[in-house]
Amino acid sequence: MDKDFFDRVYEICRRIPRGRVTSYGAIARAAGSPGAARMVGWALNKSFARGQSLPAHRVLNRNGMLTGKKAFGNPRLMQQLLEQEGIRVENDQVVDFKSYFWEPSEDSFSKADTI
DNA sequence: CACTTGACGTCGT
DNA sequence: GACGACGCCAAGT
Repeated sequence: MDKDFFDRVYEICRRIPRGRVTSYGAIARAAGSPGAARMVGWALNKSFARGQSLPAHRVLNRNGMLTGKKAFGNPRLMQQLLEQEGIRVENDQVVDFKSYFWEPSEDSFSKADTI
């Protein structure tokens, strides 16, 4: 865990399975700084600005809302990418967000049936 | 160097 | 359940 918070965010972001989404808080928490969800967005913004291929479109806020769609250059891009993966988006919000939710800890199977 | 903003989250009212 | 305020850490102005 000598890596920086930002590096962890990048790594976790790459681990997000296709067709799944997660939240900034979950990443921040997995990165070791719960509450620093804003930093996750900041890191992703920086990484995206650097041209790194991070599936940042799979990262949403706790409400499942595409809050960072404006940071993709084209506000529609984020929704398009999500829809390409089979995720339905309505009114800048992911449908059944919690069903698609993926936690960085469970990188293998999704047993999110414990709701 | 101090203040403000920013892809958020949690708690209190 | 909606709204407001605080906290988080970093970068920009």
